[in-house]
Amino acid sequence: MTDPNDNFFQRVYTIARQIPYGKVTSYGAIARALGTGRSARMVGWAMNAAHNIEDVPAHRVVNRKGLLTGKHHFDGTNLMQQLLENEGIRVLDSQIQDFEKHFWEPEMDL
DNA sequence: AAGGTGACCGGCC
DNA sequence: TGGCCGGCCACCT
Repeated sequence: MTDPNDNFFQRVYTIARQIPYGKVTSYGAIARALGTGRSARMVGWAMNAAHNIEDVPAHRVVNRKGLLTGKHHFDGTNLMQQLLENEGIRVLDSQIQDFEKHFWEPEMDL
């Protein structure tokens, strides 16, 4: 039965929810934490479904370049950027400044 | 059941 | 960092 809570999505959400305030991570990092490292695309796809879930701060998840690639899927175009700046993260034109400094690696705490 | 898609990543120039 | 190409895996029609 096609449960809306598929383990794969839940897995991604669990990691995303663990992202601390003022921190960001990349899809690949989450994918690796899941053990699927090579399918980072699935992480992004899972985030697409995360749109329905408020517990998932998708705005803290960006690509490995620190570019807000997914901001297009947000309500507004600059909403994602605003959220990050609101957390103290410097964002310039959808590009996170000092990305490495704000980068947070998801730990498989499960 | 098969094909196409995608909020990516890594390698190479 | 920037552009191009291939790989990768789950979801949708």
